[in-house]
Amino acid sequence: MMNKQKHIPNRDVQDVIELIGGRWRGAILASLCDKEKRFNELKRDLGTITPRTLTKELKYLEINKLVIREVDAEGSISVVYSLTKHGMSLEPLIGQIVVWGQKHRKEVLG
Amino acid sequence: MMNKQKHIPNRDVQDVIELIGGRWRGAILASLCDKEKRFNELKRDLGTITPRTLTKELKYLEINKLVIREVDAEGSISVVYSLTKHGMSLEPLIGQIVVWGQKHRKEVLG
DNA sequence: AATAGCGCTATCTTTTTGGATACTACAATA
DNA sequence: TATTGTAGTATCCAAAAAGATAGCGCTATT
Repeated sequence: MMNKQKHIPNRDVQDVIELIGGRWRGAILASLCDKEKRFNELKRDLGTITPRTLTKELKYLEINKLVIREVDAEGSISVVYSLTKHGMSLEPLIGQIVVWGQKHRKEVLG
Repeated sequence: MMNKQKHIPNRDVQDVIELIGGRWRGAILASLCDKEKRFNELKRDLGTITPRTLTKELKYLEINKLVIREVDAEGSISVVYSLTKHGMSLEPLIGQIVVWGQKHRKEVLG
């Protein structure tokens, strides 16, 4: 055995948690796992988020290649947000977060 | 069908991410997945964390039942931090975070 | 023409987070 | 006895995150 190596590389944990962390990013991604959505649709979905924060977080996620912003300009203006391939690849992870939360929230989160 | 329910309960995502989020909590938990550790051992492991922050985060994790703080006072003073059952149950999740990070960091995190 | 909805932006303030730095009490070691 | 290590605390401060509130240009509806 003699395992002197670090079992888990903390750096990856830190980086990924920064990517999906904060108050809103995980929730936004989870909401987009469901289906692509428009700005105000997301806003309603997330409840108490302010438009300023939603804009900022969506931009962050776009820059980090997890979300796509598309303008469907056919007469009326409509913006659609959806997940990139990378974003979609987070779905099992987010699913597992949800499952863990459902199992443990009563005991851990009070 | 008429499924008006939210497919993924965002609230769980938000709560769990808060629990393991921030700059340090995930990394602390990951480090303790490896094995139980002492205060300064953790500090060295985490590199640039300040003692103030480490204390605070460990307290938070203790309050939220993910970490146990034990004092082994046998002549010399020694404090050991380890994971509770709930904390240990996060291991697969943290493992998946690491795996995702390793797969996607080059493309997403630059 | 007025109103409502969309997709934001702008400004200001509060809250949260976490770093810097110094210091402490105690014990073991040299 | 001086130094080193352990396990923290105490203060202060800067930066980041996020809320409150208002408003804007555009379109569709009534």
